Amino acid sequence: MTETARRDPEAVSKFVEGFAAQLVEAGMQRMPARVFAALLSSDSGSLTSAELGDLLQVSPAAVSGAVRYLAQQHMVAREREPGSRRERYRVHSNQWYEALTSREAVIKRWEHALREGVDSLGEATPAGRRLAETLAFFEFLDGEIAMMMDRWRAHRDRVFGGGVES
Amino acid sequence: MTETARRDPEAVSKFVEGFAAQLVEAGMQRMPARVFAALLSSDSGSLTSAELGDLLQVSPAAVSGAVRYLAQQHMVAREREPGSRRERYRVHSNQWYEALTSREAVIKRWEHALREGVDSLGEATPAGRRLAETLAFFEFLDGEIAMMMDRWRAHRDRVFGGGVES
DNA sequence: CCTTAACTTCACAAATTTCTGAAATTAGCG
DNA sequence: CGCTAATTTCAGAAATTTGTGAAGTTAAGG
Repeated sequence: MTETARRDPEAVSKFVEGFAAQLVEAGMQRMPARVFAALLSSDSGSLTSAELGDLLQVSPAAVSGAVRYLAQQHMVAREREPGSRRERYRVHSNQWYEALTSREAVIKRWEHALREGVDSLGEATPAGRRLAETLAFFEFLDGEIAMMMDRWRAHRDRVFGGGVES
Repeated sequence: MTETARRDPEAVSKFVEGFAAQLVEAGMQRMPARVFAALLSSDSGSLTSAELGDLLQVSPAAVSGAVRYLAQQHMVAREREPGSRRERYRVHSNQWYEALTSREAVIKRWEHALREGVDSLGEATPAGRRLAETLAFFEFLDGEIAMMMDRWRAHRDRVFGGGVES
């Protein structure tokens, strides 16, 4: 074939907005969600600030804020294009859902709050026991998630072949 | 001892607000988070609308909205107090984190959105492959979570003894 | 060094969300 | 059946969040 099917900008946009909407529903802020969806649906897996602004019809300021948030969450990486002051933002498709599932920081903070609750309400009280059980659940989760991700990587390599990049 | 340590309302409130804040940070709306934390920290595991309003210093309307949301998410159950038109809202400590982890509806919608993306961008494109991999990850998650929760229940029965209620 | 492209920060306007008071609805109980 | 306690719904006020334009900062390239 002389030409692979050209990307239909409208189809892409439809996916971007649809997927972003689901992320928003799950608690993510709108702009980070849109930026993230845009990156996910790009062929190279990375876009510049200008491209994002253009694609999503938003100001550079909005892109900047969204990217800062996503980078903090380890959902995108920033990389400097050598020989230019342009920056690219990239989803490492492996990495992002690892960030999503581990959420270490979140779980740790929950555990901390629960531990304080157990202490201040007393281990012997019904409420204290309930909190302790909840805490035990998150501690259990912590360990399980790590093992699960190991299994996922194995499964992934089997299905997608070890070699896929980005 | 003639008297178990009396609940210190201030300590309780401190836990409620602290834990609620963490839930908010993770994407939950403020009022449902506060109501939920209050229920978690109650000895009986259940409170009436009036008790909640009093405890959290909010209007009945606010309680009503929060409870509706929590019930939809299967994080609390409503139960009618027999012989009264008063309603109690309860956390089944087992059930709530099961609701939290399964999030079936959420995952299903993500999967749906991703499937559409794969279709419209094309399986053969780099972006399509990335979405397909992400989709595969969620499908994998689905199955893993069920098994993990089985292991949790076993672990829980071992540690907390099978008998704890509510 | 100076110029200038690229990104970030900041103050503010706009949009959205959240909570309230009040009216409407529901369902026990006499 | 009406009376009334309990909850829900709804319109709107208040607070918060979000995105913009413009000024500020950084660093590549001459």
